[in-house]
Amino acid sequence: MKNISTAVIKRLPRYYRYLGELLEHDVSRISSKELSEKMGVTASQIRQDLNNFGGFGQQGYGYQVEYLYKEIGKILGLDKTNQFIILGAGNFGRALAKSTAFEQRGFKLIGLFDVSPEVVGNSVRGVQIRHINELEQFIKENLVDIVALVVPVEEAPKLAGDVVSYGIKAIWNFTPTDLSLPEDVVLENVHLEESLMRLSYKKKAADEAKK
Amino acid sequence: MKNISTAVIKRLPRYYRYLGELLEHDVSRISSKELSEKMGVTASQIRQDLNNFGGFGQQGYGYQVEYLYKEIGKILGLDKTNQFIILGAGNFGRALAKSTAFEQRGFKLIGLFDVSPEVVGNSVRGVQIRHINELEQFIKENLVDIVALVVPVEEAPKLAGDVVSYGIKAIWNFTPTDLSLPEDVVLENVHLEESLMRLSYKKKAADEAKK
DNA sequence: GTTTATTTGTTATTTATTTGACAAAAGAAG
DNA sequence: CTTCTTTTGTCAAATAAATAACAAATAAAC
Repeated sequence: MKNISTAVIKRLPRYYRYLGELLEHDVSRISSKELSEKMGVTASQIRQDLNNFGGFGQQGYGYQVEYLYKEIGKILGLDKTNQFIILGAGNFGRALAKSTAFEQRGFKLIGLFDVSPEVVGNSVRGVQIRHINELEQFIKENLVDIVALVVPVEEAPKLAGDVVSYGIKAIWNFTPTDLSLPEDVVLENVHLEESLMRLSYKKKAADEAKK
Repeated sequence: MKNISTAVIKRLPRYYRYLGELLEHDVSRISSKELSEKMGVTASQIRQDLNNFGGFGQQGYGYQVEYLYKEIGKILGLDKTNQFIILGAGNFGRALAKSTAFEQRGFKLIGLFDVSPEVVGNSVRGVQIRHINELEQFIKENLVDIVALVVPVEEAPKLAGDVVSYGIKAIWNFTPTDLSLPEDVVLENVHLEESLMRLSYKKKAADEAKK
């Protein structure tokens, strides 16, 4: 497959979201022009992005919303259930576990791990919190597609290395560090501190522009 | 001020993080070359990024870590306390509230709002959860720099509009929607579903490349 | 059934970003 | 004190990304 630029990949989930919303409003067809106006991007960009993956539209007609939605879902790997586990049942880990938003997209939480005796043994939405020393066996006995890493940052590099050695190929990293992983392991970072700093920067820049 | 590209802004917090770590390890000077190797970017990019904001280094010597750290902090607006409130004391809202990571960067939580009688009245780290109908008064009586929006997505557009009408100029949006705001209001989105979908995409692409 | 209006897929152009190159400045070595 | 090395700041070149343009295909209008 042709190499897809990260710029395109970043936009795909957004297209998916907008198409989902259109579907909910029973819109069955849409042109790149209409969609571009809703999304605040150029029609050209939409067409070019989609054409990285194939021609989903029809000249003179536009795109069938349901078809395109499903196709982008396939591209994103949402046509199958992705099973994931969460390492770290602290505040954030439990909040992630309690969220149903991911389940709706086909991401199924099948395990939750921690070291604290205060939380081990409890359950979140029917998923038991296990002690982290059961992690290796669990991964070997269950199909775990994705590991969400929501532990204290000091623990992150070692744990990431561990799960990779158990065969994990995808890590969703919530810890404020850059993990170095083998190149066949994919990584997606959620760096909230950095996000908040960017907001702070934008606010400062806007305040200064006003003067 | 010269217009800074978003590409540069995205990288600034990461420089800040690395410089902070160097400081903790008592490294007092560093060259762009050394830093580039640690961070996995080019030295040229580091120098060019920094020079958007001024010449912080010295030829033949490099950069003083502490000085550069503080200067980037100023650029990011971290040299003053940013007061923020959280709208939505659900699982995620409370997890955010309980985190001390933001406080360490000078972001101070001063309020927490919800509608549910089950949580209103409780406190998180000494911050009382107030009913959302007290929001307007609170914002008018307190200096609120940033609003974190962690409510159900249906409530988000109206609430965002409300806080903007109360004078808020910066929104940290955790809801899976694109808020449309006046152009003097800055916005930073944390779209976890999209992040997870990108991870799913990368995993699928990696799986397919292997075959 | 023919004409006109739409709208895609794709190529060309423009703009933005990243990388490379190098003179000038400073430090280190002798 | 002079020479050699390091390293910045900045300009030039290369690469990547976004936008515009347009032929070909289809739908809609008449």
